[in-house]
Amino acid sequence: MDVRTLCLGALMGGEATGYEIRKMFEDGPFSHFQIASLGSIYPALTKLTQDGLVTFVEHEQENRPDKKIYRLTSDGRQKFIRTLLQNRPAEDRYRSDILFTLTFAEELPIELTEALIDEFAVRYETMNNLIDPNNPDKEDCASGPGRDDDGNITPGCKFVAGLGQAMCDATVKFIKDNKQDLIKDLKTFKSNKS
Amino acid sequence: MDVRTLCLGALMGGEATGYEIRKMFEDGPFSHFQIASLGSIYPALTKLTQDGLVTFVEHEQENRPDKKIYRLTSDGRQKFIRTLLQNRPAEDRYRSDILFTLTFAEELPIELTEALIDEFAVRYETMNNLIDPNNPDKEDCASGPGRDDDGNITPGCKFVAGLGQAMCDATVKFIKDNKQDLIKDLKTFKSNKS
DNA sequence: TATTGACTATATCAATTCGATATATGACAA
DNA sequence: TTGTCATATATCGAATTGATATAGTCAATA
Repeated sequence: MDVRTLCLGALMGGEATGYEIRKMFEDGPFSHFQIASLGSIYPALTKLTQDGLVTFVEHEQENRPDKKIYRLTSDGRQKFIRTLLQNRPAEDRYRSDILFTLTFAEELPIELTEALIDEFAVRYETMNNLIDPNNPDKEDCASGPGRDDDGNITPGCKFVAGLGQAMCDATVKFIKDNKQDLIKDLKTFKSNKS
Repeated sequence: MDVRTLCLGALMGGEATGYEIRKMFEDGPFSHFQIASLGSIYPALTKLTQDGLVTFVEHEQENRPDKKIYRLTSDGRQKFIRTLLQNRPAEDRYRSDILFTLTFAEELPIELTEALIDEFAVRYETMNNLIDPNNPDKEDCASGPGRDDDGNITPGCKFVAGLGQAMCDATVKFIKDNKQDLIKDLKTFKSNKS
């Protein structure tokens, strides 16, 4: 799914600036399963404007750079829905430097392996908290994508968040249950080799 | 982690051609948490050769294109280990078009939502089977990365595979447990809106 | 028997995307 | 005062993807 489509999706929840769209992918509701950087968002918005799928209003601000507030056109809305309906979704892809590194655990000092695993667990615990749409840390999520007009979480969003949390829980649990075994295996493996 | 480093990692298990390295990331032991395409692997191998981190032997084959069999130099091996030790691993990133689409479930026909969820579950069940390093479907994995000289799975690889399977299990289980609730929620949500 | 498709193998290239940087300002803390 | 964080847009080089070209073998199938 290209950044143009992602931007259309981001604007389904209402108007936003390019900067705010980035935040949706950085910290916001999409951040756990989609990525888009500013360097691709701004060109995408320009292209979408040219194609008539979004429009923007320029807000001049005192002593601040101008703000372009983007909004879907009805064409844009239609196009987005049609894209979802027509294109078979691509395979999920998961990229983890930590897991790649752990693959070579027998080449690393055991302390580093342990540190990596602990780091991994911490990250997934943190993520679990961040995913929760009801997390009190996120005040600014009362509107925007994944919420209906009354500020309620949409069923789809709730399901996706729950799934993300289940994945995080499973990860953390696996680490808790298997870390010591791995350390032990590594020690015997290393002593066998030498 | 850039493709050059990934290639070094791929060659830690022994010699391989560019094509075989791609297979490690496509179907092989790294495929579930790292991605690299041919278009990036070949230039990476060229660069690594220039830098003296890998060497290759050209095997002429009868009635077949030449085969360049790459192998780590001791510099390359050192460089790889040092890279793992020095660089703090980047954040994991997970990209899922299906989950993104499901975020907009209330805009889609319920049949499509159901189909997407089922598709999702099937993909993760399949992945679970593919991850298993002892899967009898993979005959050609007796050597290569993640195996020691006797063909045994290394502890790191075993841990990573187990973690992957735990994630898959959790995903499939969550879907089984929550699919009907989502459908029900969607129906009430839609009837409330109209 | 002919042809289609799949597999092995290298290589290149346009299009996309990332990550860093530039610009400008306000706020807040060290 | 200096730094750094947040808002906000924009651009650009570098990395990467995904598609395509080339070229041969092999198996299946129409």
